Amino acid sequence: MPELPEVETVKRTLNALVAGKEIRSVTVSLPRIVRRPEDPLLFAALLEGQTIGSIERSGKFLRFNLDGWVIVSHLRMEGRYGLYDSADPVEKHTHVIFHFTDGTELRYRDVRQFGTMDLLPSGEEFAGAPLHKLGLEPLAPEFTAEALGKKLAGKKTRLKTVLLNQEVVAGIGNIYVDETLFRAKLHPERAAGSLKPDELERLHRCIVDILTEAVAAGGSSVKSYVNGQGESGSFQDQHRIYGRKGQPCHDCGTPIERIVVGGRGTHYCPQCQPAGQGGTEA
DNA sequence: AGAACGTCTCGGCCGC
DNA sequence: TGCGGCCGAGACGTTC
Repeated sequence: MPELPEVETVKRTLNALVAGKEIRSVTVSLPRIVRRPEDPLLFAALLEGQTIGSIERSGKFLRFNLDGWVIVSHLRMEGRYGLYDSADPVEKHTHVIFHFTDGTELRYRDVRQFGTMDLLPSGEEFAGAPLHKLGLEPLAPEFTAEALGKKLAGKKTRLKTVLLNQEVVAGIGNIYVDETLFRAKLHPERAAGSLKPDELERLHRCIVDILTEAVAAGGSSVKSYVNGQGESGSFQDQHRIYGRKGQPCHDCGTPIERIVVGGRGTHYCPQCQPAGQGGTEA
């Protein structure tokens, strides 16, 4: 579920809810969620007495800054955080609970059990997995058309696949890549290195605009996403292409097509996003 | 029944 | 031959 706009929204809501709280204890009921340290009991022991400072985001990862440690958390498809009172009944699929000294607790739930947490020493969180290979932050000043162009240069891989690669741009997922390519009027199977300068400029601008608009709308709730306060986003109401197979294109009325690119369901308008001469050829 | 908003690994193919 | 680039399939639980 969560791509950059959703994770950014979770980050903001969690900062308002749990920053400054002290961890009394931690319960890990599904060890596979915790990747590092390997022993979930050690994970819990290291976190006892730690206070949550700020919560930040890198790509689709959340970073919980503690006193001497950082929890790097990835929600994958369906992970979600919520603040509860310790007396609240524990819902199904709750895998990790951070009990605070004030009687509240931050709970991590994840129906598909794909999410991960890595506990890393402060200051070393970017030195190794999972953050060290992340690509450009699309909402940071470093993200320019020129920087994006360097990442795409020479690549024969299809444009959509490259944009989903977190080592190229960090935070774009299947919804926003489709929306971005539709607005930029680029075919998802174009060779990534084949973009002309004006196309590259357009792509860059659409990535920034779509993500910015989606953050402003609190993200997209297609299936299960809610933020740290249990609220849905509303950007799904502004989707022009994702999930609209067979429906008329917003701009030209042509039925939207759905194909599979890199194993991912892909929506596009065959009229507005022509393959161009050579299609996937460079 | 098939697909799901995310990675990650494996094996195979292609071209230098 | 060897290696990197690239691709698709399959895997990871569960839900609808």
